[in-house]
Amino acid sequence: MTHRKAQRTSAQAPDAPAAPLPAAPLPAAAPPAPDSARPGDLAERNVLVDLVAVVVAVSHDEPRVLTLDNGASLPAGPFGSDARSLQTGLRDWVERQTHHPLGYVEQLYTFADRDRTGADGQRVMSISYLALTREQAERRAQAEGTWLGWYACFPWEDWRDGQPAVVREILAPALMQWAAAAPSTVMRAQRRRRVATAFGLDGATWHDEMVLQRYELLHEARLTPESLRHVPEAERPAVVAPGHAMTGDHRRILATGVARLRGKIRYRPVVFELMPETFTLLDLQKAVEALAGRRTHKQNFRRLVEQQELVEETSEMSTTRVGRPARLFRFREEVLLERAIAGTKPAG
Amino acid sequence: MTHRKAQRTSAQAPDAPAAPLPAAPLPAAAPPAPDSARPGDLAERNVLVDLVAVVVAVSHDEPRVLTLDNGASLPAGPFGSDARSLQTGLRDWVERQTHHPLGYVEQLYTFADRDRTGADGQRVMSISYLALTREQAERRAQAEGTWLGWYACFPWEDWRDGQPAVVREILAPALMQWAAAAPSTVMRAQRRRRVATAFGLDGATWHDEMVLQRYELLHEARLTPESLRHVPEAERPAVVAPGHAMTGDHRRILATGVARLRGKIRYRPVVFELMPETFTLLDLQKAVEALAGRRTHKQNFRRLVEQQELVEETSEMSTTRVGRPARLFRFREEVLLERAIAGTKPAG
DNA sequence: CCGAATTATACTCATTCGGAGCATATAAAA
DNA sequence: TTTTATATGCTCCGAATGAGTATAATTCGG
Repeated sequence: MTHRKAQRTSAQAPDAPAAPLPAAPLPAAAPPAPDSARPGDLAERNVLVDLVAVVVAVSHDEPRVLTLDNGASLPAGPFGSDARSLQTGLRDWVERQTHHPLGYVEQLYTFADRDRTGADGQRVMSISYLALTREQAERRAQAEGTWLGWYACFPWEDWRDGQPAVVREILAPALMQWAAAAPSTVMRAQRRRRVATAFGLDGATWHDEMVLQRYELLHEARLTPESLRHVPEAERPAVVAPGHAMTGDHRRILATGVARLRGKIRYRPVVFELMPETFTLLDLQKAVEALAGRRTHKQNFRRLVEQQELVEETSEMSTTRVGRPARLFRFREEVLLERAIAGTKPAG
Repeated sequence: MTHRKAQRTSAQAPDAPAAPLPAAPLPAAAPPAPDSARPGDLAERNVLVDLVAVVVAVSHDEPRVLTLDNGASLPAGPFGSDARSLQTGLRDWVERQTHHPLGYVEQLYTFADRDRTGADGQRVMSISYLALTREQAERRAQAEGTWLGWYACFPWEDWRDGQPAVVREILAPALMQWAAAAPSTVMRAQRRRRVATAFGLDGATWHDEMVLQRYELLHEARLTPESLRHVPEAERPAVVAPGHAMTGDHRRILATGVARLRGKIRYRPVVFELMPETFTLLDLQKAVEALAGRRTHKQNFRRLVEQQELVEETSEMSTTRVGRPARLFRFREEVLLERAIAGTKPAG
């Protein structure tokens, strides 16, 4: 069978849909496993399961993620058999540890590659979650963990002031060199094309939601500290991409979360989970721009928000610093119901 | 804290993005788990992990899913510690069992609710995958499993001939009755709104990708056989939604896969994984219509496909049954590279 | 108190894109 | 030869989107 070449296309597109509901109201017995498919004994089949959370908040025009050990890793906890569901397990765990109430929570991805092993060499599987919250000043004191800016981890992702210098001066040359170092002509061309589309070079446009592709590309090109951990000093390349690295593959998980949020923000009103009770339209715009890492046209942004009826006026005005005072708005909770956006099960 | 009501918005939106890459080229050690967060001993933490596959093919204008035991369940297998990664584990497993080579594979969701228990009462966790393939006639003989039409499972999802009678005559009345049976006025209104938006009633438009919401709604309203398993005969409602039920929560997993594929088909050229080497534009349109469960404007469909340069002409023409013979086309593999669609890592 | 600076907010214009229809071409069947 | 069915090319319209212009309401620096 001479089939198409890309037969084994893998599944790393940056935008898969669907995330199902938690436990159904009624218990549904798990299906009996087919006998033919039970090789190995139980011990071999058992794995440790961790929950990892990408907890996001926005403050001072900067999206931040909650980290432990001074930014070394994401909050993670064991998945105990006592948890009712994954979601509640995660929610309880993170809230207990960080004292931050989580708003929106959604499953990201489950990682279980062979190299992910724990202390005793047992395989560790991580189920990652994206969680949105408001960074609350009064809670900051008791909260463990530190809020780390997204763009400290991914400096190349912030295009709010145009193409960052990192891209032009460091990453683009290094990636192109990596592309040129490929063994065959075909691979060189392929790599160049991948680099160009991912980083918006050669006239390609920048796609803000391709966060994961870009990180993986840097990883593959050995430009991240994470990818160099087991490479002997001698063989290391001269350049390393700037940006705060993390333990294990936590930065990859973070990239997954950032990508997901950037994609979602377009067609679902999730920004409001990150906003205070009332806000001006400029506040809202700044938050969206911070998350997307790019500027938007002011008037068009307002038109969009208003014609979609996402917000409603309050009688109050902002205590303006300078310029004409702006009206304070409030999110219209009704839209969650109207458009069946928050999932099938409403709160309560 | 009198915060917003929908504070605990859950994460069941029908369209989350992002699915990361498999194992990074270099091993990355897993982060040491924080000691403070290790309650329970190992035995308590261990869970069984299964892989469940939603394998999709299209034949005779009907999308089908691969099932075992005459449609009773989806192919599922244990996740052994020997598998290199989840993807390859799944791929090997399904290909060995069904003799069907998988094309595109992507992770769907990880289920681990408390009620999911195995034979010995241990908790079972399922990582579900969506896989696309071509149903190959010559392999059908040796392949185990049967191809079950989507719409046998979800009759209400096929709108190719307009609103199905099931919706109007059975589901809509039953759901509205369920809504009316809610304890409070607020809940009644909420339920009505959810039903209307999910099923396109009361002037709301039908959204083909809300497959999961609809299934969950039926489940919650106790209209599915799955939701009635542990309900005593006496308490069962009079009506049950028609449609082929499955073991455990396999139909929920299938709904997740259908939703994902319907969403994805819009902006990623994944249909071609389901098409033969060459095809007419009508073939392609029929496949898309079958998956989406709704008709499309012929001329506009062609315009879209051609202006996006997804296909290229072949010299051959279809041996037409009746009418003017159509040109055979072929998928332009290049688009996968050009748009970085197939993920970061190209085949090989 | 005045003008400059700054921000808010209301309109307008052009382009693109998606839905829907009309017209014509090419085949088999009646 | 007419009918029927499909393929294929083209036009029209309205909604959504990108980008610019104009005016209003403040603070701030003299």
